[in-house]
This record gives sequence, structure tokens and C-alpha cells, in this order.
Amino acid sequence: MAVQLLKPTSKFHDELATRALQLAALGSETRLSLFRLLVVAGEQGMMTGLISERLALAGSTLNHHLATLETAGLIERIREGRNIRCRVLSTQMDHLIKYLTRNCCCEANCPH
Amino acid sequence: MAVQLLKPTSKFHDELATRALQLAALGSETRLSLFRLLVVAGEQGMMTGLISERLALAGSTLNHHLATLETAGLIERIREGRNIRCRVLSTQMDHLIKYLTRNCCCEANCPH
DNA sequence: ACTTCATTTCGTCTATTCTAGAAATAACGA
DNA sequence: TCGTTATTTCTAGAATAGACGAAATGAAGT
Repeated sequence: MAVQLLKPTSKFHDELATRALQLAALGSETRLSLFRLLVVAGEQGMMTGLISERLALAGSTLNHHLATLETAGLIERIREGRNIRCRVLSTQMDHLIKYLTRNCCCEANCPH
Repeated sequence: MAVQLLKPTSKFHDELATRALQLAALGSETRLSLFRLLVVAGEQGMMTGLISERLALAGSTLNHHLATLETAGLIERIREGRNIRCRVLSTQMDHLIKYLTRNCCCEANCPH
């Protein structure tokens, strides 16, 4: 599902749709906190159990938000035994920032 | 309303809430297209009538989306006679990009 | 004041999102 | 296999968002 959004079968890849999806994924206080938590966790990421504790969210609720971020291509989830490790896909975030800089930012007075 | 979000009366300004609101505002294909249209229009902005034509949206629908972007502090609307001129607030967009770069981006392998 | 034009507000409908309990699935150890 | 733990799916109710026609408001010309 997430893969199809990033590598669609259609002739023209609608980048705008992808970026809107990613921005929407980050556009919630809960998910933005969650994402930042994962950014701080860095390369080794974080187990969903721990995230659930930290953010005081029900497992099913957290799972829903993780799925949203994963569908947007911003994180990955890897099973390790009984646990799931969550990690940011920094490349995608980097692309998103580049997109905003190139397409949504002013010309003259910004330093990008 | 928008002003209160950017300059709140509370002691601590919750930047996360502001940024989530801005990301959500950009997190819709319609509004992202709209915003980019205004970015391209640059300093002189665009009249809502023209935007309405370009995006083929009903006036009331467009107004709703413009209000969302305005509340998020990303654009401003200035009345000029019977028309309204819309313009991006590039400083806010710049702050948003900076926020993402500082707080949501990786450490090592990204060039920010 | 009346008309016209542009935008905004209101009301309504539909669709999506958020939340979380309950049930199902997956992995591991005894 | 059985029990335990971790995560995901199912389900459903409440809240929010998106769309737009109709009515209301604001501005300008006659």
C-alpha cells in the first residue's frame, strides 16, 4: 500500500498527492509527537510497547497512527520477535523538506 | 483566532500545536495546490475570484480552505474594494521548514 | 437608496478520522 | 500444545472535515 503510493503504476507520479499525504500524516499533534519521538530515538528506533507507554495511548490507537505514518512512507515497522521496532525513514522526510523548500517557499528573502 | 495561535496568551507557546496545525493545513491536495498557486503568484498574490476559477471550486468551498490556511498563519487576506487579495506569509512557511529541519529530521546523513 | 458584483456565513449532507474495547493473530518459552 | 505477551484487526460511536447551494454581508457605481 505504502509502496504503491511511492512507486505508483501510473505513468505520471503525482508527487503533490504523496506530499499532501505526508503532510497530513504529520498534521496531528499526536502523530507529530510520535514522529519526533522516533526522530530522537534515531537509528535503533523504538518498540511500539514503549511508545504506547510514553504517549499514553491504547495499543489499537497507536497502531492506527503508526499505520498512517507508514502509509505515508515516513516510518517503517520491523518485527523482532514479539515486538515491533519503529524507525523513521529519514530519506523520505528529507525529500518532503526539499519539496517544501522548492515548491512552497518564497524566492527572495528566504535562505533556502 | 490565527493571531492567538501564533501569539498565545498562555505562558508557554506550544510550538508543536502550531506546527501540527500548519502541516494539517497543507495536508490536503486541494490546499497544497492552492498554496503553491499563491507561492507562484509571489508578492502580489492572487484574487480569490481568479483562484476559484483556476481550481474550479465553489466560492464557499474555496473560502473554507482559505480560512484554514489563514488560521494556520500561512496566508493573509487583504480586502481591495470588492475583491480579496491572498498572499502567502513566507516567514511562517520558512519557520515551518526550519522546525521540520531541526526537530523532525535525522542527524547524520541529511544535508540540513 | 438601489443594483451589481465579490466574498463570507449558514445549513446540510456525506465522508473521513479518532478513539478504544474486544477479538484475532503472531511469537516465544515451558 | 498451552500459556503468556505483543501487536493487529474488527467494530462501533463520536467528532471532525469537505463540499456546495442559498442567504447574508460588504463595497462600489448609478
